[in-house]
Amino acid sequence: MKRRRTSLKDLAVQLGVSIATVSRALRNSHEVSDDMKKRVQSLAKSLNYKPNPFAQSLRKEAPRIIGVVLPNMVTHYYSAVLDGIEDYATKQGYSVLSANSHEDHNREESAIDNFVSMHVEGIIACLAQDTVDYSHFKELHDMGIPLVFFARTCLPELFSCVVANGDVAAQEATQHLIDHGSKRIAFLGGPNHLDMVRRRKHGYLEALKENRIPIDRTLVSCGKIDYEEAKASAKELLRRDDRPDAILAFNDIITYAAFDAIKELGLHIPQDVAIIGFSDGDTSAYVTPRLSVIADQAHEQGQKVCELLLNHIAGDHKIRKVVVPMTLKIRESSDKF
Amino acid sequence: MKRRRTSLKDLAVQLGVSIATVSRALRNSHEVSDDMKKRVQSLAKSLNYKPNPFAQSLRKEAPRIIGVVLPNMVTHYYSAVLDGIEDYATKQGYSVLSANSHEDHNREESAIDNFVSMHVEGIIACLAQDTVDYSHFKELHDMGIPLVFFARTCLPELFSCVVANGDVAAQEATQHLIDHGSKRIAFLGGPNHLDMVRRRKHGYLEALKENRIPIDRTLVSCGKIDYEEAKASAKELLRRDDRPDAILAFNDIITYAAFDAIKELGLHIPQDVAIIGFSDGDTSAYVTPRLSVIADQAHEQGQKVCELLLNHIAGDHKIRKVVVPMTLKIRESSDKF
DNA sequence: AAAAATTACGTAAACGTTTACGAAAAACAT
DNA sequence: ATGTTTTTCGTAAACGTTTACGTAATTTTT
Repeated sequence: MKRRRTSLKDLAVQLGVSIATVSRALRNSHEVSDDMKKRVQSLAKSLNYKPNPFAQSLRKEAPRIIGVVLPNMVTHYYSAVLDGIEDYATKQGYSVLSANSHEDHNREESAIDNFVSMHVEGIIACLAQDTVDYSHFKELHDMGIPLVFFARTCLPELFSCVVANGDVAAQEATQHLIDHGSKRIAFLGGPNHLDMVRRRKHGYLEALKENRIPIDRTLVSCGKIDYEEAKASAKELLRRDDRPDAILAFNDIITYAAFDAIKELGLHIPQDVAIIGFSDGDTSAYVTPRLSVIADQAHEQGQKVCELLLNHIAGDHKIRKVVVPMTLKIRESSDKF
Repeated sequence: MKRRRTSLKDLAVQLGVSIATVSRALRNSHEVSDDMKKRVQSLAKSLNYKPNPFAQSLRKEAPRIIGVVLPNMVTHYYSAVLDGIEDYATKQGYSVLSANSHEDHNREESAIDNFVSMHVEGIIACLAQDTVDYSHFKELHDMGIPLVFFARTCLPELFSCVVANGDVAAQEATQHLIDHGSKRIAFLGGPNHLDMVRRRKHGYLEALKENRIPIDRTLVSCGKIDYEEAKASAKELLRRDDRPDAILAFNDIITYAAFDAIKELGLHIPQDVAIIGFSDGDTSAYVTPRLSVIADQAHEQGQKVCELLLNHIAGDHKIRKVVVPMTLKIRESSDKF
């Protein structure tokens, strides 16, 4: 029942040649005659020969596997990035191992550990929310294992990364809110140490400055990325006498939390308070009112980050920082006129 | 720079014993003295020894890797199932390779192929929409590679599977719609050959029968799972004079498509037409009106299917069919009173 | 025509494990 | 004291590849 896979030896025996010749013929070595190559390759095809990646990577470190660590797998953004990675990887003949850090530093570290012991050729990572110690990544660099970050990055002098231009997107979105009459715009962000948060906040602040709008630090809230927590702080903000008339929200979770908070307080979108969120799920277009969003092009980001990684694996040692554009999609939730 | 990993030989040399002894000591063999075990294990720990899984699986087929093929990775249901699988797998020391069939039979087949050549210990799959030829799965069975299906299944005599009790859930949901005054309930399904579709449709029809409501076949629409297509057929249904006053929708995509169609036609939910969808994304609770759903408990399904697979890998040969319950969450979109 | 280079293959070692087999020493039984 | 079992370790083969090295046979150069 349990039949063995065909190996080089099987081919060699059937053709009456040595294993080495078969191996070379399949790798198109110049050290084997064209006639022999044809015989070997045709037999290999008819016997459905597939090289054993374990034997291969026992010799040389090339199992054609990469690892991906995500802070979670359920959020649309991450699953879409993973989807993009997987697309590019399979196109290049790579397989992808995925792991979930659950936004936890320890689990992130053990996921990396596991990847190392799996001898992956490279790793793609998005930092867990509470990761502030980067030594496990530094070790990867010392071991010569290529790593590329996306979205949440660190150690920019050591690793390439792919980030969205959240700053200009945030600036555009804020400008749009201002153009549509908003005077007091709040920014609901995530953990302050994430540069993704800082970048977006920066764009938000820039827009305010350019329009000579005084900056009110109490309108900037940077907490954990957690639905209930975000909802609570949104409510707190909205209950104030000088409540904001617009909200720029850092991501899906926070956007919907704010969305929910606004409705529960009986306020109207966009009349009482406009809202634009960073998000890209399909559902943002189906909710009422339809949500204006800054779309992250997650799938493209995934493809790009995978491309970078595979280039590094192929020998490119130049550290690159790729910025992919985000696009502002104006819909009902921010359109007061 | 690129330092080598510590191997059994390294440990053996440092301790002045043979490789075999080291190997046995680490596997807690009775063939080695307790004293020696301690010495080996402590050195292994201090040198951060990790067995090379490639060398291991070159000897015996146990790289502790499983493969997962999904029809897509972006839909909440699938990413949540994958998340559940990943959770259970890592807890048991397994890594998971994921692949995306993109609902395409050929890509599904080559994903399986790749898994086989990767020597995965087992495979979890959810059929692509257009897969009707199951020979590639049969081959897996012949090769003795464990496989477990979820959601969309086939060859029930060969493989275990995890399915949701969509039939009773659909029946409950339909009953709820009837109880709330709906007379003409439409069912928007997916491809008819998927048993998941059939099961849910069956529950829907059962509820109608039980309530002696005549069955109108024109209210049952089973097409491709595609947003635009579903939206078009929903519109067509809703433009009729005898339009339905309630819709039971097969999944996320179709639910939101119908949701969108209803709104575009200027109809009101739930007054003009109530709607309940099979879905479990967070957003279903945030849209207006809040969507009544049949929640699939995707994460639990993922854990369960992984548990089944690992049991098979461990030697359990009994084919099992596990039915996990779905829960009806009534919210605004179906609550006419 | 002899010397040199090239072509086309085989041999064997290596990667890091696991394990059947063997063997010496210790413990036990008679 | 001898025979038997048990304990504890080493030797070596095997898994499927890749590749340095060797070596005939052929071709090219002088």
